[in-house]
Amino acid sequence: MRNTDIEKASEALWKNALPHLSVDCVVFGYHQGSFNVLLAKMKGDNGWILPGGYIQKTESIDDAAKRILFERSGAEKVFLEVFGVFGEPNRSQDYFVEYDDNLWHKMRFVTIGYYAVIDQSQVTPVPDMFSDACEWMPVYELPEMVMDHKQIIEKALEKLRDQLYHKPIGYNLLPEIFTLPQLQALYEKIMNQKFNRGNFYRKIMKENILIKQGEAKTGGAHKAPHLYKFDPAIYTK
Amino acid sequence: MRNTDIEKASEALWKNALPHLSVDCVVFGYHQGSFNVLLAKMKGDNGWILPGGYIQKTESIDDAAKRILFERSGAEKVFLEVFGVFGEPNRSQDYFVEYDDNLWHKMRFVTIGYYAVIDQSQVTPVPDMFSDACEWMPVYELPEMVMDHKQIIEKALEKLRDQLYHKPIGYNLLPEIFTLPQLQALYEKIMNQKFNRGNFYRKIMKENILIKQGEAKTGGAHKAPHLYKFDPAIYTK
DNA sequence: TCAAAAGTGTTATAGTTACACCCATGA
DNA sequence: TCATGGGTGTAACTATAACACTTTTGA
Repeated sequence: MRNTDIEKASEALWKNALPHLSVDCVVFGYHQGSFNVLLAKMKGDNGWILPGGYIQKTESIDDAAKRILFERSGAEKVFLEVFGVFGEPNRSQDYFVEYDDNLWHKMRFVTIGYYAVIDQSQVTPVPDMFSDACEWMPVYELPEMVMDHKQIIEKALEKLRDQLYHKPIGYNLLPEIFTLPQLQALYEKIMNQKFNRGNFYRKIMKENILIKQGEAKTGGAHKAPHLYKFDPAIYTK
Repeated sequence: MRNTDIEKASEALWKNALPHLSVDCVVFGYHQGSFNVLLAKMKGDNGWILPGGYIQKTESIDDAAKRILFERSGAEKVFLEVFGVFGEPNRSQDYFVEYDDNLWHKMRFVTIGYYAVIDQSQVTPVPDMFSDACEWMPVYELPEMVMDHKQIIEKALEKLRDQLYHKPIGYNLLPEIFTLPQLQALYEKIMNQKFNRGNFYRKIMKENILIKQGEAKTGGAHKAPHLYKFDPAIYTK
């Protein structure tokens, strides 16, 4: 990255954003049985970082999180919720050491953690000007993370698990139409444990959030599983 | 309040504190069967406000919350935990309208909510330079609150209830030595519902967090209740 | 003797877990 | 015919709620 890039960005940020505050998004994704989190890689650094950004002076924090998520993934209307604040004074002190002291990025930041869930097949991660990569990485095999971003992900995962049966998590992580075995596999990945099939069936059915869509006509070697989608009424709750 | 007071404070804050960030404490207290929250009354305003403050540039947010709580109540070593962030851009726009635009207090603030629990008899609330009162008010009969502080209290109460059986809440709200009926009364106040005595007894005993201290020698008209204190081991968990 | 407190017993109900069984179906 | 999926039965266990009974004790 050329210094002028980041210095130009710095000027704009001083003008338009709230200093000392950042938003980091822990974006969970699911694709072909793999449970992932969206990470970026900073130019000139070995560690991975959460996709994040800053809050415009006139923008609500929720809107900032939405915007940041959209900029990095193109995803809109996804489940997005705040789960924590991380504000140790030294949490980012190792960063941007080689830059001038009045560089925006060098100041102390308190970051607000949002977590989101996304059907990976619907989005294309895009690196921003400071990253040379933006990729899905497996939640249970995280690469080296910078600063306190690993702890932030762990806190987000805790919250995700807390909310799994109370918020429409599956709706955003799966394609619109899915099968019960797919749904169970997703829940097992998130909770990192196996469930009994019969009990899972009853538990989900009792919640009354699925609508049957007929049977799959896959060329599989066995019985085609039923197809379901989520009842649109769950969004309103 | 003389304008010069607040303007002088403003200057110091610009020098030493993180702009745009504040900490508000929802301090729950309990005394003689009454479940309360600590509130301050701003000079020249009718509404009540949560005790709050700002984060020093070199201070962690947790430390700022501790300091603010100590300044307003003298209380130390109490249970204190973050429970939310409140950052709507217009949440404080009605305040300090009559002041100059570069007054510290007039900028947009994102506030970090901490909740604390305190044995009221151990502390003396003290108004700060901007308040002409700092008092315990009953949680279920709150006075008129400014800005979004009523919602902040409600969120804190939710969190308190969530944590009641998982964190040493009672330890901080009751005197060191207490009786089981006192403990039950406290839990009933917090949850705003009655519990069956026998079931409550078994539930608490199963948790194994109380140590018996012998019997009370009160001059009461009936059997003296047993005395308990919390097992010091609960702090380490 | 009465009211408060402590401790225990019991029953009904609800939810969870772990199995097991049977049926359907598509190559 | 066999592997996968759908649907249900059931027994063991746990947790909770509601109520009742007994005993202790201090004035």
